[in-house]
Amino acid sequence: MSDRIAASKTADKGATRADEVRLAIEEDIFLGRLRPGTRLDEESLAQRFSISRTPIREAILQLVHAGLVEKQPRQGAVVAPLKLHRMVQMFEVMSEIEGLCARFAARRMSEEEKQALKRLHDTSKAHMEARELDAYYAVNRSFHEAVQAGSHNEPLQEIARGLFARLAPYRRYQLNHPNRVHDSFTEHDDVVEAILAGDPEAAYAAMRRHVTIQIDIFTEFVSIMGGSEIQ
Amino acid sequence: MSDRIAASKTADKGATRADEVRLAIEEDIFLGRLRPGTRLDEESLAQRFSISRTPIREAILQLVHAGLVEKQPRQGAVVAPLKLHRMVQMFEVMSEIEGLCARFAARRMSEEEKQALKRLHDTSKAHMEARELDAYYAVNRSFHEAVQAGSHNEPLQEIARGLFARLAPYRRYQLNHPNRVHDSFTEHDDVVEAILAGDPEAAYAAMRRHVTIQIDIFTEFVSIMGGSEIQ
DNA sequence: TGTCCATCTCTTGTATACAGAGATGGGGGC
DNA sequence: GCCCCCATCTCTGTATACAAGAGATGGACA
Repeated sequence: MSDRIAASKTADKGATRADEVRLAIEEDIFLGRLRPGTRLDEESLAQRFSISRTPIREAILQLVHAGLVEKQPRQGAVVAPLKLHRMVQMFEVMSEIEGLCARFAARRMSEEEKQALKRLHDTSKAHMEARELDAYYAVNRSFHEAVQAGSHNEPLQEIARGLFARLAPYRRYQLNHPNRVHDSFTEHDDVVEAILAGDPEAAYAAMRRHVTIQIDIFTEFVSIMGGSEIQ
Repeated sequence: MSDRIAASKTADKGATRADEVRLAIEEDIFLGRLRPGTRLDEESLAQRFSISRTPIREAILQLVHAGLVEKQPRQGAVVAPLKLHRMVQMFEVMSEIEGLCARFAARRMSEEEKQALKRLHDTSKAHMEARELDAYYAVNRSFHEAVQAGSHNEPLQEIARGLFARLAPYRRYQLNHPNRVHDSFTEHDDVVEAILAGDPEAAYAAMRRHVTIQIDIFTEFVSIMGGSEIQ
């Protein structure tokens, strides 16, 4: 495999090997190269990154605490499989958290931030019209991050990021839903409008609705796929 | 010091040394034996618990990800000192999260859970009247945990627990505020009433108010103490 | 006397070695 | 033929040894 860690382009000023490994594995999970349920063997990871098990263990521990990996003492670590009911609970929280971000954002975003959000939104419109799914997905993420940052509340952002990271491997599926991209854009539209108008409660409601709709699509998706545990 | 880990009474079925150390340090921080800003030296901790540095490092990493400890590569770990503005932000989130818990709890608590909550509340009343501050503080924690559990949403509970843990070392101060215990009880009263009545919005509002008041007391406390960083 | 640089020490980061808990597979008993 | 038990083996948890960076300290020079 030879994934020499040098590949990591993040500013690794002072970063340790463990951090680099964590980022690499995180990315693997995020992009679906490591599916939920996959076992993380310390020895083979050590070989893959050409380092010892010690930093690998540290990286895994960090992932465990981020919720991306599950670990039982003496039984190793696996990429966290998400039980359906738990996933629904997470979306439930996510909708409230993102709603909260939007509410704060409506009150606190500077004029510059608002304009940047508007530009992002316009960009996503272009991607939607061009039917560029991957690009839309990427901008969509930036959009949500912009709103989260607009809350000007760091702990809240951390919570939102954490939930987003844990749901990301699944979130992607929904874009296959008929008309989802278009609907998603329309929902974003409501959010942007409310935030630009500085209307906290409208922003809250719009964002909450946007995320809640995703729950419905998921449960639908899962009920078609069957099975209560998504791998 | 000789803190032989055996002291930990938690069901350590399968728990590792690292877990035990984490719990011990967590408790130290929680109870104020380790003040924010204190340096966590791996070697001395290893000696204190009579184990090697490896599990100590793992424990510290876990604490870092819980937010209780801060760590910079090659510069060691310190018990996280909280900047004032960040603490206020955390309380801001906490009030929403706990409000959310209360809202869900009002809808979802079983009759047994409601009665248990009522009993807890009655116990705290006794402690208030007997002026037993420490006991009141302990029951207060249980009260909040009961409401969180009543939300029947595990990710939400985790978030709430995380915030609570990070704020706990500071939360304690407020009980010195004149009449705080009595007021706190009255606020709890509103929460209990709303939950028992199954009124989600009232429960949300009452809990949110309860936690918000704590923010005011904190900012007051801090403005008296001076300094933007509380050690 | 103050400042800057080199060295030294102390602490953290990483590697490796060892020990023990679970998993696994084969053999024996029913 | 099937199931249970035990030996073995693999992988995790812990200990210890080594490397390397950051800060401290002391001396030399301005």
